[in-house]
Amino acid sequence: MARPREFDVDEAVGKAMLVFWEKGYDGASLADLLAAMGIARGSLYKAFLDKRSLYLSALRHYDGTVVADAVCLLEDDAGGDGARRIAALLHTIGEAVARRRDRRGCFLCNAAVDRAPFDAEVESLVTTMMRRLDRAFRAALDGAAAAAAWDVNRRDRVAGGLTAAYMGLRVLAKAGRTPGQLEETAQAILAEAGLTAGT
Amino acid sequence: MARPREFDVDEAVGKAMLVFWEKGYDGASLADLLAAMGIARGSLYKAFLDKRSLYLSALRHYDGTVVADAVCLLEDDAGGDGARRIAALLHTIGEAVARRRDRRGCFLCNAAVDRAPFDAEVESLVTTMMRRLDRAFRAALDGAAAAAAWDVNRRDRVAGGLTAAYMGLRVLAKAGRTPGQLEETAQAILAEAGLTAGT
DNA sequence: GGTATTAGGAACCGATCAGTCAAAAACACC
DNA sequence: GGTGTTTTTGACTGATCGGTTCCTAATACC
Repeated sequence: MARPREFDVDEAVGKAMLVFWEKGYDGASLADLLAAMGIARGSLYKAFLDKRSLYLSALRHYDGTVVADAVCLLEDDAGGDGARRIAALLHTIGEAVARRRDRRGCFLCNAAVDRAPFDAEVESLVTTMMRRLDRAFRAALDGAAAAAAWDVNRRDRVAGGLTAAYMGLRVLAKAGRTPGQLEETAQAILAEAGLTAGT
Repeated sequence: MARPREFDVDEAVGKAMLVFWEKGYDGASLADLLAAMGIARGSLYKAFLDKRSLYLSALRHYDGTVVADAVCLLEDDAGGDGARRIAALLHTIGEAVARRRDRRGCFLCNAAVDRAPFDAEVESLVTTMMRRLDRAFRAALDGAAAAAAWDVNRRDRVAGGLTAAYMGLRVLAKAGRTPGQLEETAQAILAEAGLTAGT
């Protein structure tokens, strides 16, 4: 009984996510977003409340795709020993820079730095997503031979340290560290955590 | 032979730094900056080229004050054992959040995330400052009893890992982690690096 | 005190920003 | 095919953006 929407909302959110990811919240203008999404101004405001609302959708989309993949990589036994899985995730950071000159870093990390302090809803989302990462690291440790003898507390603490190190590596990547340097630092982090055996 | 400047340039840069630090590059409008610096629009453009140039000056000012203090804290033997000095620096992160609800994080880290990818000069500055931090961590390790037996390579690698962990902690702080959680993670990082003896 | 030179300040600039609106278009239902 | 409902579209809005201009004020030198 009405005209149907001509674009797929989820697909459009995915396109918008790429723009926010690359340019940040302020850096992404409506013109940029609309061009990437392939829709007109009015359509965006029909489907979403405003720019901020679209950003939140984009962040949730990142959670459901990229973060979900990372969590899957860490938790899936098929990836080998837990330490190997953690090494694989850290390796992807330098890999992204090396392969495609990808300097976007991690959208979650970017959001934490440039939006979370000013937007409670972004902060809440970011916190949730980081907790998910924490738990995934913990799961990987549970599947790591090198951590078999560790008690629960130590595993939790190391998982927290790995989340911090992961974010730190993302920052270094944006700061211009070369893939080689990033890989070296990733190895150092694994060694510090006592996880070199599984690599 | 001409009218003297009525404000102190360095002092004004310091005020501008605080604004950029808190709001980011895009978030800091000329109106914000001028209000904080207590000067008029024309005076700013007489003393600096443009907003970007002022930002670079602010970043260099951060290097000369805050980063210099951190480096001093890490390198100065008077701070006790090297591991203790590193613990002290990591402790300041949660402390800043606890004491003054300071959510600005680290200006260097913010610059790396939101400007470095788009501005080669910012990237270069950020890289230099992070190297300085690397070397300071290395110096602290040289003065740490727990690291006395480590060879040079291991010290360098651990120093790099600590820089990454430091940046990661700053990100977690902006993401809304409580001071207690930050302190816990800081302890975990020190433990992972094998530096708990000096704490 | 006259003059050259620079700082200060406010009005002003075009560009761009996020967001609105009304008319045209495309469908479902009858 | 007419009617009602929703989407699409692009022109439009007021605000704000960074940056410029031009006039006045204040100093140093002669």
